[in-house]
Amino acid sequence: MRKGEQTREAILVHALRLATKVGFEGLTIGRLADDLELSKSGLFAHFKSKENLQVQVLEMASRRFIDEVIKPALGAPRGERRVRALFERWMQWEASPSLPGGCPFMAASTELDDRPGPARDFVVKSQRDWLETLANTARTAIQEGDFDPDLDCEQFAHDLNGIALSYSQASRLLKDPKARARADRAFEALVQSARSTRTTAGARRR
Amino acid sequence: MRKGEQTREAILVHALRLATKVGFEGLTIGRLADDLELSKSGLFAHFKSKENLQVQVLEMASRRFIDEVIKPALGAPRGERRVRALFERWMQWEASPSLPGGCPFMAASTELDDRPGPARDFVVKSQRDWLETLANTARTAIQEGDFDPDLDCEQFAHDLNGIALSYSQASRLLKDPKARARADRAFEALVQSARSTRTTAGARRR
DNA sequence: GACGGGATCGAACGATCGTACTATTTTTTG
DNA sequence: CAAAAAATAGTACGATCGTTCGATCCCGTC
Repeated sequence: MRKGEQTREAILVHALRLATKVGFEGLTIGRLADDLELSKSGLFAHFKSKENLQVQVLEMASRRFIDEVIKPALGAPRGERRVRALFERWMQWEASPSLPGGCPFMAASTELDDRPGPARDFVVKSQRDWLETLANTARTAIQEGDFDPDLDCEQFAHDLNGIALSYSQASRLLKDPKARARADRAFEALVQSARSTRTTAGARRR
Repeated sequence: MRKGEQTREAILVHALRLATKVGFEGLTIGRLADDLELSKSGLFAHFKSKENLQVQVLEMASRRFIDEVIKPALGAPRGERRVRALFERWMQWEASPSLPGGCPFMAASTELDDRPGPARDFVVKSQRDWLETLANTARTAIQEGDFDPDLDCEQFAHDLNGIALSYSQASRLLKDPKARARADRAFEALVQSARSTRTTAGARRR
């Protein structure tokens, strides 16, 4: 019983790597079996279907994201510093060597947005949770007096997400060496305007 | 000879629609032939390969983007108003009924970023051109006195791209009814800070 | 109205897909 | 160590993939 869990884990690790490069539809049982030197049917037995495999890969990605991004950032003190910690970890996650094709959720977002099913459902839930985490962290920054009480925290989360998406495209697709610097600059501008909504963009107010 | 062009065009129109929903790898000759009531081989004969089909679909998308977004925006007066026109047309493009799955370039960006080949090359070139167009438009806004001369126009283009990417994810994946409002608000904040770099985020300076 | 060339079709190819079955091996348990 | 259970392998299935090839159709030109 324990051996099964072990190889299942190994399969998922490799499948996640592969999915970041070839997408979730491009994930193929035969390819996985070849890479891991298992038989197609032996591998398949661990998951009742390909859809199930996709979901389990996404679940592993989610666990890893929580472990590598969210939990460590909670070690930072409440307020703006925690927002910064989240952003920093997020950027590192995008460039993680164990995710050679970039963030699996960004890939899944565009790949699955028109394909209903449990995989899509999980991605939607994960993304909602993440945006909520970002917004909540901004809220604590308000409580700590770092951010303006009039800040729209959901908007802040939305804008931050845009920075990460643009960074991902610039670095992955365009191979722009300035991508990270661009992301940092956009982040600083966003934080700056969150500090005092009043004096900068009136439109960013709640 | 003219009949061929005609059906080839019809194939590409439908293929583009389909690609926005199922992706560019999901584009399948058989599926296309079924939908258009053609034989697989008859359809295939118009393109020497699937890769060629993908590239031609992307080329059609590019032509349409120029016709529906860039050219009309050039009708607006130089300066901030032209930037606004570009943004407005861009938002409409994302929601165009002829692109039921959203902007094909955003889908292709994440789908092809790890798959070398002419399709990826074309997407890279298109994206670079588009960012350059955005930056150049911001530059004319400086010349017109609408934007701060210290504005980093490439950064402006990068940030604007992030707004559109975040909008796309919010509306397509999350079905967030506030997606457009969020995009508008982010856009207004960005334009506001572009007007006077000095008084808002020092980090946004060149 | 025959002709020639481009457009379309039908059939077939090898490969690979996800999945289902039945064996066989390996591991865990009593 | 034997029995039970779990993990893996083997083989095969129908479907579909991209692609090839030769035949047929359609249509504008002499």
